[in-house]
Amino acid sequence: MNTQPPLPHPDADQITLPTVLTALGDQTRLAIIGHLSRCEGTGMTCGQFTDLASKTSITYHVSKLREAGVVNVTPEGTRRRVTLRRDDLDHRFPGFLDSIITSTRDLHIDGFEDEPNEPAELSRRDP
Amino acid sequence: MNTQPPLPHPDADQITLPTVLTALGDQTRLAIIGHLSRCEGTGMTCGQFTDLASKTSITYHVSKLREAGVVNVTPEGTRRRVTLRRDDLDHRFPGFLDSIITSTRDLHIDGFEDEPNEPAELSRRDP
DNA sequence: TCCTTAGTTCAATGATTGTTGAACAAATGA
DNA sequence: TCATTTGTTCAACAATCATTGAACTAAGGA
Repeated sequence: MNTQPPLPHPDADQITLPTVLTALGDQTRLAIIGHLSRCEGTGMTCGQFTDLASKTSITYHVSKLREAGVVNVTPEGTRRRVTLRRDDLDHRFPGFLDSIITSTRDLHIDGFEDEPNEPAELSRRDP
Repeated sequence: MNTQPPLPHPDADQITLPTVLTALGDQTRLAIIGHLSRCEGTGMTCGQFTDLASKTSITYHVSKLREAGVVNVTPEGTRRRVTLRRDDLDHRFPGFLDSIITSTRDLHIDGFEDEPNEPAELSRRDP
């Protein structure tokens, strides 16, 4: 039903380069971006990052990314859907995000990576 | 006569994205890069950055940039010539440096530039 | 209704930052 | 030789960072 209060996000024109760079200058957060870049349509939930750090830490890092304007976070039931702010970032800093993603891929800074390809599916509450 | 011991720099292949991003995630260091981008041929000396911060601070920030592999620093007499490691960065992270420089320019994050513009809202101790 | 899932809040903690000032060193120039 | 220029080192400090564990809330499913 999505009747949840939205979380605060900076407007596109309030996103600043130093803040974005600071947000990305961290292993864990860069890994989150790497994950997200493979699910640009759907996004991911916080729970899908718990291989990178503890639940509490993920909350912290995702907030940092949200406050910097790098990701969008929207409540969905008990979950938070996290997506890259691709358009805003491309508009503000042309070429930047792609160069980051490409480099992150090449260097596989990522958490795991070619992990038999979890098909981006959410919920997995198997029997 | 340049018989000075060189300062330690990482090899091109030792430059990592998180480190570079951390190095650039700072107002002062981003401003240094902005300055340097306008003198890519010659480079600049530390003394030319003292409008951005104190001498001691500049030493600190330039070291950060050097250790991250963003700039090259070579002693010349009593001075240090600082240059962007353009080729190494372009090779490692294609498009990255240019996107940073372009964005830094557009947003004039820079130190001074078109003077008449007080840096946003810093102190206003008028007479 | 009760239980589970998904995530947040909070206080505590140790580590890392960025700044300062005083003292220093090394090359240059008079 | 002596002073100046240019930059470094060091200890100290406040501020911010990233992590932890315990307690918590809110939504959904049985």
